[in-house]
Amino acid sequence: MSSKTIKEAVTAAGRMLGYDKIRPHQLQVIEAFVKGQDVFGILPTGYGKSFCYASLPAIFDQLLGKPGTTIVLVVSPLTAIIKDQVASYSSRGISAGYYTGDSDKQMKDAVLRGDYQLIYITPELLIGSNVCRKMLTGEVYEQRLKAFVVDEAHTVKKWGQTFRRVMERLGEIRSLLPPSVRVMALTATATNAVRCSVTCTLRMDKPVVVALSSCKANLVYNVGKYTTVVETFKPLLTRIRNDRDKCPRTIVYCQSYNMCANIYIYLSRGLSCELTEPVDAPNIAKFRLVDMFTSVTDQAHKDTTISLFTKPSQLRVVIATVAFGLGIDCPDVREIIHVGVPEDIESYIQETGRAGRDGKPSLAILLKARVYHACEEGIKEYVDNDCQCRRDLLFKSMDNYKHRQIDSSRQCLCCDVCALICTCGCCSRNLSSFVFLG
DNA sequence: CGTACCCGATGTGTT
Repeated sequence: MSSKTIKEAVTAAGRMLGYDKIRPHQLQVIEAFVKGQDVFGILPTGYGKSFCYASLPAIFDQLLGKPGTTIVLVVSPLTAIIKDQVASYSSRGISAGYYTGDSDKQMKDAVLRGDYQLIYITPELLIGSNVCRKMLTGEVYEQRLKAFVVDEAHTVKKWGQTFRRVMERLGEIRSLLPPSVRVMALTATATNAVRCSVTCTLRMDKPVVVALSSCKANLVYNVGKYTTVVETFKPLLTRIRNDRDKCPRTIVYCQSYNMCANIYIYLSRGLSCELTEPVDAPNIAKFRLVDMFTSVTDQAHKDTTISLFTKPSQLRVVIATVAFGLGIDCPDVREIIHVGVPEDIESYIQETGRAGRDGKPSLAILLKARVYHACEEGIKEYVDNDCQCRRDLLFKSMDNYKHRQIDSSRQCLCCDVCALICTCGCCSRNLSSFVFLG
């Protein structure tokens, strides 16, 4: 199969899905995969990762000359993401469905019959359901399944080794499928070590690695101290009071429910009837300037909060645990504040990467708290460091990172350590627009 | 510390 024909098929699939330009790394992933290799893709959020697999039904259909036959199976760890993707691709004319605890019998039967070409499934059902195993070894899938995709592949290690052990068993699927069905693993953030671990767990065979660094030049990294709720968050309270729904969008990540609640209570009591915009509006999510998001937040409120924060709305500040994580894609988050040290470098990169999606200067500040939770050595080194570039420390173990070469007159826009040698003469002016540095 | 899924038990409200 020539590269030219593959490229044509990719372009045609792109047109079908509403992408006019295929990006070089998307093409690399797809091309290697279609040529019969396993592929590990590390592409930053917003790059168009999902096109790498959503295009496959159309591409294989074309190359094999059998329209409407190719089936692509995608394992994804979150049902919320699955539903979003299925809705999004269905609306663009792709035959997409899901097999999860939420799918009704009708949809499950359709999946089993092979009615959909793009199928999302949870790890639990893929591994645990006998019906599902029979489906994979049955005649329909034996002939038509062309791709096995694992999305958010870093969770295979992160979660598989702790609270979602079945994710560590996803490699079993390989033995049920013909060897010609290749595996594609995709994520936005993985260290070399995590990539190797996941490669092994999924029984991938010498995968082609396509990696783009998720390092963003518009993020300024900073480390500070957390003292008390009042002392730390008074500037934010003042800013919300003054700027109201023009206050920069901010996520405050906490390491516990209690810390979330304390900060939320401080801000909501401090604002009182000004918590809502307009002032004195009913105290419900859609009017709030500040809200809170943890795993015990009920599902309807979670959905509302994500939707408000993802679109233009009054909501400026979300106080959250890591539950406010995968699937949050908001263009204009200006500041990510961590109260306490996150679990590891990759989590920190992923969480801070939610700021500055629009390319505008944004701040990631980590406030060291007195209590250290269980966290990896690398992130401890990061917070205790006071002489190396923070960006270098974060990204040195990731694929494709090159030190950010910027002239010494703009170092204050890299991190607080680099700022020490900055000669721009206007550091404080550059940085004072940020609430937590102002 | 806190991250999710699934499924069956129990309860609530509608035809």
